[in-house]
Amino acid sequence: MKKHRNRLLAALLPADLNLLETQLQSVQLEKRRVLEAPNRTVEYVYFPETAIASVVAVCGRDERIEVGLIGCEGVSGLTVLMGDRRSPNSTYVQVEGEALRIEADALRKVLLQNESLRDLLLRFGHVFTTQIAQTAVANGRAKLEQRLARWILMAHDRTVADDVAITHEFLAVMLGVRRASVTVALDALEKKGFIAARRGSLTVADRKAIEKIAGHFYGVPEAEFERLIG
Amino acid sequence: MKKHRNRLLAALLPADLNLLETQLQSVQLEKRRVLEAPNRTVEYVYFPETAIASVVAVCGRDERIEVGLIGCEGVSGLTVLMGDRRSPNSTYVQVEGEALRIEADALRKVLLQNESLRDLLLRFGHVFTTQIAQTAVANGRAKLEQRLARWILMAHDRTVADDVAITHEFLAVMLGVRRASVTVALDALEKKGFIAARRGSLTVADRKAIEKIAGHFYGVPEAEFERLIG
DNA sequence: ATGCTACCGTACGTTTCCGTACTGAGAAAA
DNA sequence: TTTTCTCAGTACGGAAACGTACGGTAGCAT
Repeated sequence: MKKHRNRLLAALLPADLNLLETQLQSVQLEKRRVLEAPNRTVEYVYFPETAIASVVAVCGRDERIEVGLIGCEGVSGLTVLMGDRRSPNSTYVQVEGEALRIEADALRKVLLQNESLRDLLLRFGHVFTTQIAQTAVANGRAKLEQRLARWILMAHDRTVADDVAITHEFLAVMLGVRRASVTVALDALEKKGFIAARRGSLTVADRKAIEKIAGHFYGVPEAEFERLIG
Repeated sequence: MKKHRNRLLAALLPADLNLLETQLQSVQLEKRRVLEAPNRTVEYVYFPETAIASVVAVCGRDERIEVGLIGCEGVSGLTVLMGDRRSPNSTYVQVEGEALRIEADALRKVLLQNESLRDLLLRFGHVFTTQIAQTAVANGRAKLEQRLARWILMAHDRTVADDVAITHEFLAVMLGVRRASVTVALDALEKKGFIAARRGSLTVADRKAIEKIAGHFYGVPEAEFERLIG
C-alpha cells in the first residue's frame, strides 16, 4: 500500500483505502483519450496521479468549452456519485500521465458500504462545482489574458514539473477562442518573462506574476479544496 | 397534505414527503432577499413554489455573475447535501413569491434516514451542475442576444404567468454586461414582437421564436431534468 | 401638484476579440 | 534528403460589447 499521489486517495482512512485498492487498476492515459463521452454511460471513474483531464461542456454539435480541469487533486465521473451514469459533458485527457481507475459499478457498491468515502467524494463534488461556477465567471467577465493565466495556474497546480504540454490550438478550444488569440496572449506573457514557450508546451517561469494577472479569477475553488479536503 | 407546486416535493414518495412536511415551513420571499451569502453558514434550504432565486458566483469584491436559476423545479442550498454548510456563491430572490423551507440541520437529519430523498436531491444536484456548466458555455461563446433569450426562457419555465418582473439593471448584473447593452438587446426582441416590455417587467409573447434565438444554448439542463426527475 | 427617484432609451469613441488567411519554422515520415 | 504535416507568428478589416454619459419618462412620495 504505497502512498498515492492523488490527493483524494491520500486523504482516505487506511480502511477505506483498502476497500478501494482491491478494485483500483493503474492505467497510463495517453493524450486525447476520451474518459467520458457526452450522454454515454460512464464505465470507469479515474483518479489521476500525474495525468490531467478536461471536462468540456457541449451544446449542440459545435459549441463547446472547458468547464473544469481534473488532476491529482480530484476524480472524474462525478455523475456516478450523483446516482447517475452519464452526463452531457465530455471528459478527455489533456496532459498524459498515470491514473488509477475503478469500474463505475464497483465504485457504487463501495460507496453504499462506506460513508466516509462517500462524504469525501461529495465534498470534492462541491469543490468541482465551485470550479465550474468560477469558470462561468471568468468566461463572462475576464479578459483573455486573465483567463489564460487562470488556465496555466490550474494546470500548473496539477503537474509535477513546471512544464505543461499543450498546443495553442488545444488551448483555444478549451477557452473557446481563436487559436490566433491564444498565440498573441501567450506571446505577451512570454515577452514579460512569465512563461517560456516551446513548440507544443510551455513552462511556468514566474508563477507569482501569473497569479497577479489572473487576479481573483484564480483561487476560489482552490481555497474550497484546502478548506474541505486538503 | 396538498399537492406541491415544487417539482422535487411533488416527485417524492408520500412517506418521504410526510417526513419532510413536519419540518417544512411556508414563507413569502420578497425581492432581493438573501437566501445564502458567500462563505456564510446556510441556515435554511428553500424549495421555491412560485419564487425564483439566482445563484451568483462571486470573485473578489466586484466580479460576479449569475451561474444558475432555482425555481419551482429545484432547491437551494445544495452545499448542505454535499456535506458542507457554506459556499462561495451568493443566492438571492430574483422574482418574489412563495417557498417552503427547512432548517439545514433538520434536512441533514432527514437525509441520513432517507435514502430515496437523498437520491432525488443528488440527481437534482447533477441537473444543477449541468445548468452551471451550460452557463459557462453561454458566457464564453454566445452573443448577448442569445444569452438574454436563454435567461428569459429559463425564467419563463419557472413562472406561473408569462410575466417576469425584472429590470434591465438587474438583468445586466445577472449576465455580467452593461445595463445599456441589455436595453438594446431587449428592444430588438420587442421590435420583433417576441416579448412585450414594460417598466420593470417583461412578458413572453412568442416563446418558440425566443427558443430559436437561444438555439442550443438553451435546453441541455432542462433535458437532464426531464430524464432524471420529471 | 410637484418633486424625487428609479428605470429606460440613446449616443459616441474605444477596446477586445473575431473571421480569415498567409507565411514560416520545427518535427516526423518517406 | 526531401517531403509532409503540425504548430506558431502575423496581418487586417469588422463585429460585439465596453465605459461613459446625457436626457426622458413612469411612478411614487410628500
